[in-house]
Amino acid sequence: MAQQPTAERPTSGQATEPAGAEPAAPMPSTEKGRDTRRRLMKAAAQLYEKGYANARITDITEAAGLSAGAFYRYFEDRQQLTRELLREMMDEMYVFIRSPFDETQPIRSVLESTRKYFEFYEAHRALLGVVVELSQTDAEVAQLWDAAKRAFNDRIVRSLERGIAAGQMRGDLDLALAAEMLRSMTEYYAFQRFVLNGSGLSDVPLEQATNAIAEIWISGMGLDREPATKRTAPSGA
Amino acid sequence: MAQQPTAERPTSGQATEPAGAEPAAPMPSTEKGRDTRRRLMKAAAQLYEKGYANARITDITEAAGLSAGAFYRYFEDRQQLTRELLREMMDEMYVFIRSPFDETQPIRSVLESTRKYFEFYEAHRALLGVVVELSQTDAEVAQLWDAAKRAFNDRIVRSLERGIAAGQMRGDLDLALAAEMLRSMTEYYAFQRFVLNGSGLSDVPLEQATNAIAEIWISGMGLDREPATKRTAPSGA
Amino acid sequence: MAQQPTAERPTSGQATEPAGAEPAAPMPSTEKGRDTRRRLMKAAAQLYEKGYANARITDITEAAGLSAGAFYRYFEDRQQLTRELLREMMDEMYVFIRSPFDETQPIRSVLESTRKYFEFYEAHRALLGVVVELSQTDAEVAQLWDAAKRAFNDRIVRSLERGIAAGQMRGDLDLALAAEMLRSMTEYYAFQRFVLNGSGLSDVPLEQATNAIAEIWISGMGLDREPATKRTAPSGA
Amino acid sequence: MAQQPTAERPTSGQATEPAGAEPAAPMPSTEKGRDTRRRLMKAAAQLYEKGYANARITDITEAAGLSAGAFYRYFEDRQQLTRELLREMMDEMYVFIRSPFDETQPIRSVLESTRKYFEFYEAHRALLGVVVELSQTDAEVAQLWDAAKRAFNDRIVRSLERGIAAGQMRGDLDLALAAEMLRSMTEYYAFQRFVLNGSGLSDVPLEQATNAIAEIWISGMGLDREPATKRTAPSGA
DNA sequence: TATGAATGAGTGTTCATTCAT
DNA sequence: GATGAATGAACACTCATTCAT
Repeated sequence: MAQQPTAERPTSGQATEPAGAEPAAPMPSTEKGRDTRRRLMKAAAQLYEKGYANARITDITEAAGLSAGAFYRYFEDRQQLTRELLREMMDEMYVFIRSPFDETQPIRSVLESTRKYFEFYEAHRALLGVVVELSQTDAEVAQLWDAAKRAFNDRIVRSLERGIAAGQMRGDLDLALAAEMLRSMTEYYAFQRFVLNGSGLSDVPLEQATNAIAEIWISGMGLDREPATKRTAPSGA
Repeated sequence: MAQQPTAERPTSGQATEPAGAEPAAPMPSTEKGRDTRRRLMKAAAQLYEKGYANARITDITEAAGLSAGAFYRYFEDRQQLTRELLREMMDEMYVFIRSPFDETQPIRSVLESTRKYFEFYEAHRALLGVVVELSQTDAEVAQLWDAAKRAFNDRIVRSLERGIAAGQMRGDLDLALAAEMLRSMTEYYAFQRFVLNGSGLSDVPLEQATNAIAEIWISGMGLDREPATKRTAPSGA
Repeated sequence: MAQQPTAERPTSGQATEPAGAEPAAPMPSTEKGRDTRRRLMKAAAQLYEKGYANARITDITEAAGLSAGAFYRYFEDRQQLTRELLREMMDEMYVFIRSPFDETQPIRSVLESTRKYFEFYEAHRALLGVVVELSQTDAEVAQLWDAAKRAFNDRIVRSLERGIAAGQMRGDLDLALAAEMLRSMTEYYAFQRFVLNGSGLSDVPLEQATNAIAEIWISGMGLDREPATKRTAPSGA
Repeated sequence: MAQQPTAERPTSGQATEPAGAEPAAPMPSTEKGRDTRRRLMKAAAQLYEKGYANARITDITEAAGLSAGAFYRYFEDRQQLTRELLREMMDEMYVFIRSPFDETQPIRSVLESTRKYFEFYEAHRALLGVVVELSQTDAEVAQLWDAAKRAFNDRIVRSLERGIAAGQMRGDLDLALAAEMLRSMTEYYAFQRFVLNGSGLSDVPLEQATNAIAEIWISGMGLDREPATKRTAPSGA
């Protein structure tokens, strides 16, 4: 019951759409048209740096070097553009972050993933800020995000399950739950650092923070820092 | 008492106004006036449940049973009201969450704090959602929140330092940094669960999640689970 | 036909009153009441320095040390107060400016009158600015002012007629018309100097300007600088 | 050409903005746009007949056959439109009034200028009323007007200086000062007659008033009425 | 007599969206 | 495909005025 990402549809004013399949403006047929469409998305993504709420449609078209009316040849409204932008970004993210988990070097594996995560987050901080800004009020964005997070969680759990199989992990732990928590920690640190410009955080180099995070992952997961197999039986297993 | 969460600490990033004590409309002189003012704040806090952006001023006055113009007798604009609301909430939070840290029962202490935190977060989820929604674009809110988070961090660190003194903590740890991470984890879990209605989270009872979080705190901090026994009987077990 | 001071009644919005005898709020019966009323008028007169349009009723009451509601115990609205203020001022002016015209010393007489006029104008520049500001749109003020100007003209003409009788004035002159023009000159100089802070005027000492004005009066009226009687027949006439 | 009436001359008194070229909404690129802009200005100019304060923005757009929002495509606010209107009018005025000063026929020259002045004033009385209404409170308008008046004064003085060279003028006169006074007289007469509908003035035909004014200019300047005869026959009369 | 809370009509301004060219 | 003029609903905010205390 806790999960209701589609609940909470705003009542008054600028409400969100009924969440059907994106209809309206079809993909432009010409090459030029598709290019213009891209330019609009790019312009929007950049402007979102200053907050979704602060980017008017005319700001977007202007940044794209177009007139106001042009927008509607390509998008129904700003929300459609935004959702598309976010969907794309989340897909990229899922692909980009992937890094093989080497059970023999858990800490190095975690560090690697975390670094990649931060790298992506920083590069896309404008859009990731939008996700947070909109998720409370836009049901579709909330749903998009929910799905993305679950996919991440699942992948993490799958990775870690191999670790369990290898016997390096605390058995008394609800694995999925811990992954959720630790992923939350990482994500929120990135949000605070890259989107909120360090609000509430101590001013340390990113590398140091990354290390601290990795430590907590390791200890939280109950992984040994240098796996038992290696330590006790360098040859065996 | 030394830690005032609302203390004016300069934040990083996009600074703006000097943010002194809100001047504008002074406190109403009559009891009735003060009551009306309260009513407006209460009404706003409730409406914010559906998103800050969706609560118009007339919605607020209407919910408070007043005409539109009345608002401006008490507040300069919606932002002033909101800031005041948030400041108040953060102050309350700081007081409410406090719970003595018993070094002999670290896990129980962490559990207790976490439970209280969640209790408060859930009760004030509308405003806490506003904080997140606004922090990206409203520099004053960002500053308020920054200060509040730092105050929390400091208090946590102070609590834990006693643990260190007693020798129960990993020495190789950057204490403040770890506290920051773990606090982030807890905060974000609450945000996802109470504000985003569980978006991205598995559907477990709150108590179970709280336990998982506490485990991670303990292991992340390098605290022994039952230090008391250890301390009095270093050889035993 | 040129004279239509009561024409031009504004149509939309904040129109003027139907120009009846000031009804409503009667003179307060107590001493204290009358004093408060005075205070309001004084406060208004002062605030009008920054323009009639910029003085809100609450500004006036505040300046008088009263609450907003108090205003309406003493005046129907701001226009009533203003009209009363203007009427009073014009009456004072008429009395204050009076100075005997000595036919044997026309230039000295003109100088004297002009000096007094300027003295009064400067002291009451706030209200005299209001007269100009309102005359275009407030028919009652226009009428008040029209009457005041005519009274002045008449008195000037009467003074000068004695000069004519003494044979010192150009016969080919329409006396009333010339007086009108010269009075206009003086009035407008004062307006520009005291109300518009010298807009469009060269920056000379008031005394010098006064002299220049007197010269023009004298020459414009065709008065000898030292009257013929004195010059040719010091004893006679 | 040296005298630009709109030249940025620092005014005295309550200075405000730098008053550079109005940026804001740029000139519309299409013919239709420019036409609409013109229509708005024309509509405003007409409505100002009933007083600046009584012309709301919707009145203006309505009179121009447009919706309310259209206004802001062309102007920042009513003040910008008004300033532009006034600037334009003052420039036109400066050009229109020009009439060659014939030293051999001073009175005819003065009459001619005065007639033209009145003609222009009457045709633009709505805007000229606005100038007076606003100059007290709008620093930019005050500055505009100040500059325009100075340009006029300067031109008058230059005209008259030729008279001096020919020896027809009172030497004891501060020329610029007298010009200022006489210009004030003429301007104020026009204001009273055309804007205030004759308030305070006797009801004479315009031609008669014009003659009286010219007489005063001539005598005030110390110009002979028929200098030509005098000049060629210095001994005569 | 005075207070100040409350009203509500009025107005300026913004901005997504449509549409003729 | 693109323009930019035009719309109009939405909203914030002001201020004279009323009224219970």
